[in-house]
Formats: sequence, structure tokens, C-alpha cells
Amino acid sequence: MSGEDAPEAKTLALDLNRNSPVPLYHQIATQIESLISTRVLKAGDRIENETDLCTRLNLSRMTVRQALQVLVDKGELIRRRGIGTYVVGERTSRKVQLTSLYDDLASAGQKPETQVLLHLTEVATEYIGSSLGLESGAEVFHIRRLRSGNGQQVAILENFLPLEFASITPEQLVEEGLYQILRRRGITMRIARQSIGARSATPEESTLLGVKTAAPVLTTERLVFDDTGRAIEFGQHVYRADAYVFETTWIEQ
Amino acid sequence: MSGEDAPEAKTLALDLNRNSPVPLYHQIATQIESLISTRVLKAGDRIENETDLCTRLNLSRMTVRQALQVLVDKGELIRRRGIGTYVVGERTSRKVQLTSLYDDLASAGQKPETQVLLHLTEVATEYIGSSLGLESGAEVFHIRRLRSGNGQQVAILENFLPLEFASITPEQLVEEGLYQILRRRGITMRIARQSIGARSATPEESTLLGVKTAAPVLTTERLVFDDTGRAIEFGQHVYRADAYVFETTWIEQ
DNA sequence: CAGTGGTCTAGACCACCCT
DNA sequence: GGGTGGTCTAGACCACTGG
Repeated sequence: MSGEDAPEAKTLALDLNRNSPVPLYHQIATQIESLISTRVLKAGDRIENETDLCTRLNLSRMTVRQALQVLVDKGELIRRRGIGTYVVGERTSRKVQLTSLYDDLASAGQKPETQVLLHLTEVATEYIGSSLGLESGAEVFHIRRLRSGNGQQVAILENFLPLEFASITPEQLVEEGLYQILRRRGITMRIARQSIGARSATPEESTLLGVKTAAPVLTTERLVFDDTGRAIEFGQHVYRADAYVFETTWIEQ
Repeated sequence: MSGEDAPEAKTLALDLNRNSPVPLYHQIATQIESLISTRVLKAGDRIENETDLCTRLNLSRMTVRQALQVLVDKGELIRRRGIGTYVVGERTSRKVQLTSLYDDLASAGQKPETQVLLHLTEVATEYIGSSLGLESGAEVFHIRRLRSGNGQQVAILENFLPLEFASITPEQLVEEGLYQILRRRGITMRIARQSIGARSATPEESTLLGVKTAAPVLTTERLVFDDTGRAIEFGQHVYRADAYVFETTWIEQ
């Protein structure tokens, strides 16, 4: 019997292009990732060790390690000193990234529709002002939207942004998602800190979402930072519980 | 006027111990982290560049980069080529890690209480069996617990584990959280994939949780892998919406 | 013991940003 | 052009695991 105690390490069919602008470690990572998603590599498979990869691909060890680390951070590989590198189970569902509901609906083949309920500037509350790093009494840009997909209401999106974004028009918000608009303005969103909870819908929310009074809703509160570390958006969103689920991956370091 | 256009980089007061078994990059990372949490470094502060850190601390650049990367991955620093390394806002609330509800309640100063509702082995459903990587028709260890804190019900925890864990007794489950028991058995939990949703409580759940009929509940479905990549626990949990919130951090790579 | 990944060094060149 | 982080090399020694 073989294979149980000392699993054979699988040699990886990798094809590197050293003239590509894509970094070598990234080429390796994405190719291994596709080997996993195409099930050439399966849950529990052990892959080649670092030194073999280095000599076979003529790469420095740090480069190989950087590639593998990318996949460890994504929760697709697990590595143990003295043991080897193993493939975790195939991902059963889409990963949650820093995407918007608009993107989510669009990529699910649905046509997102938006109704702008509120569009104004106002003095920020203490809580929201300090979240965004504003001075006391400063104004914020406040919007509230109803988002639908395929004619069915999905979420009420309430956002607060620094005043410089007040030039975003209701018309733009109907055409595109907020994050798309921010990206086209040169904003790179980098980090989001979010809390997820649930409660009963208020009467107003029930009406807007087209659900029964006090139906369950999924709520999120999100603070987004751009690539300079500045807080650029604070959002309080309410989702129909029967239309939305959040997915996360945690990795214990 | 100074400080707006070209922010001064802050020199970091770091103290390295080269005889410690703790890796140098880890010493650097934890010390910078504590400078942030003690607000010596504040949101938006720019820190020393890599080469300065290298020469000042007499370290190789890769080591310094590894240290900073740890904090980038945690969402505490943001780095941009040509620009510098900046501190993101202070963390306003506890981070979610791969902890259990038991740990959460205990660290919040509450006394967790557990009632074991179900404790048996049974043939796994197709869904649960394949999640855990079991063969069709294989048995699983199935438990269901009611978790309370300070005398108030908080959650119904339903878990499915491979048969080898069936030796966990109801008495142990009353004394400790499941994850504590697994850790003491030498299991190192490494990755959790979880989806979070909401719905109305079933009549049975309402009774157990002591909430009104059809009250909103937060639901999670979680698959946990150990450090060999093996799926070791599948859980479907139901939380009182008024007693629990999930917090996550997302980083756009 | 041999095999594995973890840490670390001392360089190199490059892409990007601002002025 | 000068400063920044991003990528990459070619080594070294060590810690942990398993037989």
C-alpha cells in the first residue's frame, strides 16, 4: 500500500514567461490557482517542495516562496515545516472581495437598478464624522439608494463621504455603482472594515424592500480606506435576508 | 506651511533582540503594532522608509519588508511605490479571528454556559459528507448546543465532525468550547470558510433562544480546516440578532 | 538521519511618483 | 532626478518532522 503515509508530491506543470511584465511569483501563483480550480490539484494533494521548484524553474527560493505565500494567504495552500505544502479543499463558492453590491449583481448576470432616495450635504454626526476623520461640525455628503436586481429590491444603501465627493450627481449614481464612480475618480479602495449583523426591518425599510413588516434583514456597517489610508466612505446598508449572503475566509496566522 | 504636501516620515523607536527565538520580522511587526495601538503612530502618519530602517537597525531589506508585509496583510499599514508607508486608522473594535463564540463571550467578561441538545453519530448527508471530504454513506459525529452568556441565550450551535471526535463527551462540551477541546487534542485550526446570512427563527429556535416567533437571527455556515488542510468541522450556527455581530477586514490586493 | 519549510543576508535592477 | 516600494538573485543557517 502506498500513498497514505508518505503522499507523493505532485510536480507542477508551470510555464513562466520572463519577458512578461507580470511578476514571476504572480505567474506561478495564478497558474497553481488554476490547477486547483480545474481540479488537476485536489484537496489534500501534496505539491513539489521549494528546492525542487527552484532548480526546475531556475528561480531563486525567495521568489518561489513569495508565490506560495500568496496562495497560503488566500487559504488555498497550507504549509508546514518538516512536512510539506498541501492543497486545501476546492473553493465551493465565490470569494468576497472589496466589491460592491452593484458588481456582485452584475457578475451574477443580473441587471442592477438604482433609485436615489437621498442626495444632500449635512453636518456629520459625531459618530460618522469621527469615523471619517473629520473635524467636529464638518459637513458630509450623504446619499441613500435603493438597489434592485432583475426588478426585485435587494438593499438600501446609505453612504457618507467627504464633501469633495458631493459633486457626484444622482444621475451618475443611477448609471453606476458608487465604487465604480470612486475608481474612475482615481480613488483606489484598499481596506474595508465591516461589521455584519441582523435585525427586523423598520416599517419604512419593509416598504422599500417589498418585504413583510419586521421581516429579517442583514445589516452592515462599513468603513473604507483608500490606498493612502484615508477614510473615504462610511456605509450603513440593509439587505433583504432572502437575497444576500456574505462569504469570508479566515486564516489563523 | 508644512506637513500637508510632504508629510514627515516618523522614525520608529524599535528595540530588537537578536538572541530571542522570536523572529526579527515578528519583533518589528508587533512593536509597530503596539506603537499604533498606543497612538504613538496615528492614522495617516507616514513611517520611515525601508532603506532607513535597514541601515538604522542593521537588517537586510527582505527582513524589513517581511515585517511590514505582516502589517499590510492585517490592514494596519498601506504602502505605495514612490510614495511611502502609511498608518491606517486605529482599529475601533476587536478583530475577528478564528475564535469561537465561547472565547468571544469569555473575553467579553461574560460567563459562557452550554447546554448539550444533541450528541450522536449518524450517516452524513451528501452535503455535509462531501464538505468534510468523507465517503458517501460515512458516519459523522453530530452535536447541537445551546450557548448562553450571563444567563441569556445567545446561539444554537450545530456541528458535524469526523467520527474520531465522537469520543468528545457531553460533559466536556459543557466545560469548554469545542475549539478549546480540539486544540487540546492537538488539532491546529488554520482556515475557516464561512458564509453569513440572516432569516427568521423557526418556532423551535425561537423557543430555545427565548425570542419572539419569527424574530430575526444571524446564521453562519462554517467549514474549518486544520493545518494539514483536512476539513475537521462543519458548523451551522444560529445567533440571536440582538446579541451578536461579525466583524471582518477586507484587503484589496 | 534526511527532508521540509522558516528566517535572514547583501546585494541588484526596476516601476512608479513627485517636482 | 531623487526617493519610494516591488521584484529577484544566490547563497546561508536553522527548526521542525518523520523514520
